[in-house]
Amino acid sequence: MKKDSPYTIKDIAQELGLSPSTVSRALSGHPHISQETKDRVQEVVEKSGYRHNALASSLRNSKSNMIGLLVPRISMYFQSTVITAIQNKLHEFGYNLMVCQSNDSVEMEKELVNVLYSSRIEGLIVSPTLYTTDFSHFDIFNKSKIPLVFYDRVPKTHSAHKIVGDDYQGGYLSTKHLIEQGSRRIAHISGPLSCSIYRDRYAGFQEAMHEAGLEVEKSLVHFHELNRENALATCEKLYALGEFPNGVFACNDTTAIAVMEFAKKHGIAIPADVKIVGYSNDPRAEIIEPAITSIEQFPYEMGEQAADLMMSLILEKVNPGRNLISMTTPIELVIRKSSSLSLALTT
Amino acid sequence: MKKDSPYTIKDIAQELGLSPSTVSRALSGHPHISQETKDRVQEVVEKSGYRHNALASSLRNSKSNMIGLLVPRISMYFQSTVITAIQNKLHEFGYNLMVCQSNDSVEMEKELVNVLYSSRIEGLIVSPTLYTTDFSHFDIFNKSKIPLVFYDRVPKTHSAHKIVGDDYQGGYLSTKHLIEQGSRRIAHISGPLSCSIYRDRYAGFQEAMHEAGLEVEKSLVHFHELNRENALATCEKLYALGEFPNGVFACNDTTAIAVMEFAKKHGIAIPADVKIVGYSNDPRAEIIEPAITSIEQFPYEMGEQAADLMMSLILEKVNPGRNLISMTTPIELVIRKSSSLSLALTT
DNA sequence: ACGTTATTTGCAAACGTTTGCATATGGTTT
DNA sequence: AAACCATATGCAAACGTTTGCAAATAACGT
Repeated sequence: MKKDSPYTIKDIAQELGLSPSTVSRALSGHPHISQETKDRVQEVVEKSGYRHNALASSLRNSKSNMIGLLVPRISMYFQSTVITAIQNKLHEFGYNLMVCQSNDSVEMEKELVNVLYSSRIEGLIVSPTLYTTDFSHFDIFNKSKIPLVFYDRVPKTHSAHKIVGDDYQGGYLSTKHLIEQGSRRIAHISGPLSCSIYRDRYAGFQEAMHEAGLEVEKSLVHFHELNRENALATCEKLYALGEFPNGVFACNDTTAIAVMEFAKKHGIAIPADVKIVGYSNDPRAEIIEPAITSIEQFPYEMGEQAADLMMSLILEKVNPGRNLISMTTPIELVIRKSSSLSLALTT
Repeated sequence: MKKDSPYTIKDIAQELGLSPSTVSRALSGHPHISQETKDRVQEVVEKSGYRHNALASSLRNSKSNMIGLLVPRISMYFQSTVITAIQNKLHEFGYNLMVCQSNDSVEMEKELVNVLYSSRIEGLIVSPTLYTTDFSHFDIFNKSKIPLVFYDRVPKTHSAHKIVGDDYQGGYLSTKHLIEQGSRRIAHISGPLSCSIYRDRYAGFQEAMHEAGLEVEKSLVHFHELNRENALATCEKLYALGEFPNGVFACNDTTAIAVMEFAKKHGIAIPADVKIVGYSNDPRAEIIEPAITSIEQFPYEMGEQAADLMMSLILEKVNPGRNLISMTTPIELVIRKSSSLSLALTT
């Protein structure tokens, strides 16, 4: 028969005249339990709707099989792809994922770190907010020897395990490409420099400029949150300079799209008058007309790597995180019409 | 001093010469504990790096503060937006989210249902796979009186709490719009009819056609997974009919985009020769040229509603789910150039 | 001075599972 | 017939927290 509320191992034991230990072992397939007993237990389990209590089990084993994930925003293309990969990979290892989002608020991030900390997650995977410069709220994880992996946006000074895209190279290649295509006055629209990825891309940008003997004009470089409104405002400023830049390296595709919108509205031809490169290879970059040259970051692979690293940190009792791992996943410049006159003409 | 491994309430108690009960109460702000004691406890907590054990707490209270979410794919635009909303809303109530994805595999879905079931989630929010027609694996939740909310794709026969978009209306309005714009031979490209949303959209499509006295040509109606490859293949079939339809109602924007790609390639003018409507109002719909008319589903609002419903089911001890709740969130037809000759000409 | 009440703390059991050790049974070996 | 092994099961403690109840102390009124 079926009890209404919680049906436990004890109940099963009682019903079968066994001890809870035997039932527990039967359920976990312990070799010392006779097949007959296992069958009987299984039968009762099925008809009673017994619900294994993972909480109790986790408590007893101090093993929650849960990984925490803390991201700025779930719904951004890059992030959601990474999450997809992480979830798939963790599932292979029998781990579950608890997902939190900071909405790019440092306050929220701090709060969630504590929530996750006390939730007994076995590891934490993080992409911090745009404004996280002080990473000390993550220290509790290091202190407690709980694996902590940063990805994408990562602490520069703070030592930790990191999975990053090659943002320096991304910035460098984008800019070099623009220069090769003939751009000279190149604008750079990027995110807050408090964030590692934007610092690196900026550095790559500068390097390519210097290498080509070009000057980085202060008035062409802008840092702010990369949404459409901000991007359009920046375009206004650039436009007000008298002459619009003939190249734009935008640090995400939303911004690149906004620049394109602005250019079209003002009769600036793309790529003839201005060449544009975005970042992240958002699905929109490919289908807009002209298609936008962008940097592919391989977010799925990045997510897989983060999950793999996390699992090896957890499973590897041998080398318990004595040496810090830092992986850089390569990027790829995907050249499209927005920056290439020859491509634009062939169609 | 700081112990290396788990520092518990008992340790704090011992260090202060108190009992664990007192420490526990001090931590939870119980009114019968003196301020002095609370301060002393707080001090030790901070310097010891004490980690509250939510597992033990949950076990004792049989309250995990965790909600499960089971979706086909995290990274689809619609889904990731819903998840964002759900996560934000649940956080307001102090609940956490455990996210799983079925990758549209029924097998995986069944497995994950069991995993979630034993994880002691207090409620489950689900958008099932495309192919889930038998919903009996969700019954354990009903049996155990654990709130279960379906959204978007929902069981038709199976009684349950549901949050759905108004797919019938979406299908009806899209089709009516195409007809109003002059389309007569209208193709319908949709997903598997095993899935509620596609059945409803198809019904709306048929209704609008009948209302206008138009015939639904079998050869113009196609059902399959809605990705680019399948859509292009369907386009080939339509093209092979001799005359391409002059209207296409596609059940997602990926498909609409593929149709557009095909039309462009074959010199079929949009919207002059063929008018196209998509579904979901994906960010790409707005920026492609010509922009695609689509159905806005308000995924964020949908997610909030799902979370709100879940919370009221959990908190409301009063009416413990005796009556089933079914909410339909309105949709909105967003008219753009892909279906409107007048709009296309003004630019 | 004594009963009454308010305040603060402690005891011990409970949540459901797991596991080392001990035990029981039957069968095999010398 | 004694000693031994293999197999199957049970006992009881433990994981860390919470909470009803009891108890200790202090404060108060009559």
